[in-house]
Amino acid sequence: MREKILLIDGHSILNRAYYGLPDLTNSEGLHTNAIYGFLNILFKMLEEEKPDYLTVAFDLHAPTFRHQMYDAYKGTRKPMPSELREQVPVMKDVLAAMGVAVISKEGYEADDLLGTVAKRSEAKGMDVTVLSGDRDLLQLATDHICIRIPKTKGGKTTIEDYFAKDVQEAYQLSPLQIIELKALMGDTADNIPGLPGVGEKTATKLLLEYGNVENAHAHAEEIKPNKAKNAFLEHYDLAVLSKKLATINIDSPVEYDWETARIHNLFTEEAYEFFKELEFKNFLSKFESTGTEKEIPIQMSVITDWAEAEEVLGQAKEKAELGLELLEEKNHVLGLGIAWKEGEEVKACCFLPQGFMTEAYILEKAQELCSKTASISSLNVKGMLKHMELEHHSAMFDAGLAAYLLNPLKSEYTYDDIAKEYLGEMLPAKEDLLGKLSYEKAAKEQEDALAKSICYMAYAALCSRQPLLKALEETGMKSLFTDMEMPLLYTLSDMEKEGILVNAAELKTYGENLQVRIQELETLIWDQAGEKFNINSPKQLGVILFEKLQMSGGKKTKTGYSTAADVLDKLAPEHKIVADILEYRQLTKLKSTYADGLANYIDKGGRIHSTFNQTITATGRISSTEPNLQNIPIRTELGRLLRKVFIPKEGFVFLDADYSQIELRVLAHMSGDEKLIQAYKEAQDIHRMTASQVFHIPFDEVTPLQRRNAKAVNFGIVYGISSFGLSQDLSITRKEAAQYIENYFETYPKIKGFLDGLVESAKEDGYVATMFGRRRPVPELKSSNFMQRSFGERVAMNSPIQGTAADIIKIAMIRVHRRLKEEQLKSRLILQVHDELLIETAKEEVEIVSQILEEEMKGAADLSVSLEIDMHTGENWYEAK
DNA sequence: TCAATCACG
DNA sequence: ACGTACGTGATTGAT
Repeated sequence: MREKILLIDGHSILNRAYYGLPDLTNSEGLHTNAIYGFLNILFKMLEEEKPDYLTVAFDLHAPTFRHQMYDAYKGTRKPMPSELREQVPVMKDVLAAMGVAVISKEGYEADDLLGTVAKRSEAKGMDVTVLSGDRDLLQLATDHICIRIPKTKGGKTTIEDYFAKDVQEAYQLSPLQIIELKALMGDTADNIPGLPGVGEKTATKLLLEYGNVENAHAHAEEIKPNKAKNAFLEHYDLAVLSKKLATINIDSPVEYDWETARIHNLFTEEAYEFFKELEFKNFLSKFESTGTEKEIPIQMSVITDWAEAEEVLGQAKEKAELGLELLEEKNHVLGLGIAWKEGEEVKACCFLPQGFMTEAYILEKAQELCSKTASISSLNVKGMLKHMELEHHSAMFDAGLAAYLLNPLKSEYTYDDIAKEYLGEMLPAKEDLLGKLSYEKAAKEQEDALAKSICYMAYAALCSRQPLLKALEETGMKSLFTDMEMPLLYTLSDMEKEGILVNAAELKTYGENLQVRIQELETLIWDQAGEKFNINSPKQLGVILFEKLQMSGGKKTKTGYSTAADVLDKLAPEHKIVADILEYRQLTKLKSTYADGLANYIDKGGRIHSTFNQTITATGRISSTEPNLQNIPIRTELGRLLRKVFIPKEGFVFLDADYSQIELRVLAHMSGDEKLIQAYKEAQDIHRMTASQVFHIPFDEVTPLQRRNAKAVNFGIVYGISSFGLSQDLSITRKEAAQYIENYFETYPKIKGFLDGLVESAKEDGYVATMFGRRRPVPELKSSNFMQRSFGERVAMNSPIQGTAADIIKIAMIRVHRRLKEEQLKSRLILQVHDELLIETAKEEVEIVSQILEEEMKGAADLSVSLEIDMHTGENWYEAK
């Protein structure tokens, strides 16, 4: 049997992978998509071809013999983006770790090395496969040399195979004639000139007729299309040069030893470490059979009978430190994992509700363990709080929360990620154990796998505690964790449990009233459009507006016409239909998201319990889901009316307090700008004051328009100002906007220095921080893409401000919550909306709670400007604002 | 599953 | 020159 060798064009495949795959980074911010794609295709090829030898060729930076022939060769090629360039050395390291032979030679391109080795291997009687994205290589094809070219079509990668006969079939030319083809056509990518006016069609025709460039030249006078003939006569020298450039040197002076290229075991321990580092979980399974997977010192068991349960619980009770994971969904317990250390080993066990082991039993035991154990680590303490009372808060450690503070940019904080990052261990992830099954389904169908993953959770929570605390210590976020995020967790839990009372009947009426008008508008719109269509479909709507009704404007998004509100606003004067569509949009939004949407969340007691997420935002804010109660309408009167359905329970009123311009005050403090600080001390109306100072007008003479402009500038500053953004917001020219900004910076001289300093420090350190030390990494600043980098700059300016405001209200929440409890009041904190707290207040407690809010909100931070709040009471949320 | 849209601070 | 405000979540239609 013939031996087989696989040869790969390294840069070509990396390039394809880089541009073909979405952006991908590991936790250290290293881009990995090209490496991932390369390995993916490599493994696929190895499986298909089962070669005996493998070699990857890379180009070097040094000029090649082609440059000596032709100065401009590859001269106009776009430089590699830094996101790709940084992956090249890593790729080489990974290949080295897998023991893959890599060749490159100064003065030669990868093509030449591949061609040379291919021909030599063929001469030795081997079958050769060359993998490249470059069609130049087709010239190498023979009966034993196959060129394989990956192609991406609609997200799927297929590989085209070319033996000599396939080239003949596809191009009507022999492999060697591919060189002639290039000589005639040129190659824009490599900056090889072709004959002007000669494309693939003409070139092929000429070659079919004359065979090669030289012979065609000999018969130049006969050449048919006159254009081609003249091109040929005038630029023959070009074609000759191009031919030389396009010819792969199959006799490069490269030393090649097949033995070093022989494939042994690619899945070495060294490679395993790399894959772990790069977070290529999919590939790690390839190592299992080789026995290189690091053993996790863990003993797992599933508890099924009573004796076992008592025995295990008896052991656990003795421990000072436990990992405890209560897996719960939709108010049901799916399992309890317990982990503890025993010498060098960790024991983990799992309780699944079944038989005698009821959910109540499990909860009771968990509760008991919590009250007896000095230190308990979990990935989801808030989930546990939903089902039990935890007395001594200080024992609890939430690993997810810690991991969030250390890197708030992740979308989730799973046990396998935490174990990888803080323990250096690769645990099988949920998907590895359960596939796409939900936990709920797994509880019925895949008990063992579910138990395993619950054990891993308890294990990871237990063991990551110390490393996480150490990391928090090192980053100066220990206090943020201990004194802010952990205590807040209990506050949020109580808010979730409390919920908010909703007048379901009134909500229903509200929805029905909307529906009446929606139907009217629908008919009206269809009449004006002259046909029925789905008004909710931006695509169909675009066709109606911009094609059928011929309205001006047109394209904007990638997929077609934009029909967003700001576009429609500008179109409103052109046709009455536009106003109707805008109203229709508003009403259907209110109906589907709020009227109908909220109704689905009302519980038996008439209350809605939102979830407040503590580990979602990049800046430190909390978020609200299922339902989102942080985006209840207020900006339009019709929407605002919805707030009348949110009501306090019998004997209570709402007390609502919101910070007045907290972010701008934070900016004044953090920047230390005396003029802005002074402005806050003097003026009630900061926007008016800003207008007066920036536009040099007496305070009393500021017009409403000037005030509005100043307000927009204030917002813009907080968002990470740009003249374009401001000009859009105010419908003014960019120049005017730039002038506003310049005036602003002149008026408040320290602001600019402060914002620039933030960007500088972000570039230097890779992150920015709030007053309380909360960090946000800004990896975008390293991007080679202008847009991404600019985004990073705005983020660097905004995050410390938004984040500090978030920190402040978190402190206020904890303190308000604590005082309501300590003073044994009936009133409860029920909502937070970023700068606003809503308290369901017992009527007789209004005064004391107002006092508490005043003290704790204003006193949450000591800034060089005062923190002010606006407070209102009401019989519903509408009235209380 | 993604893109577009729009609700909030 | 590039194309933009910062931070979220839910619903809808299209793929």
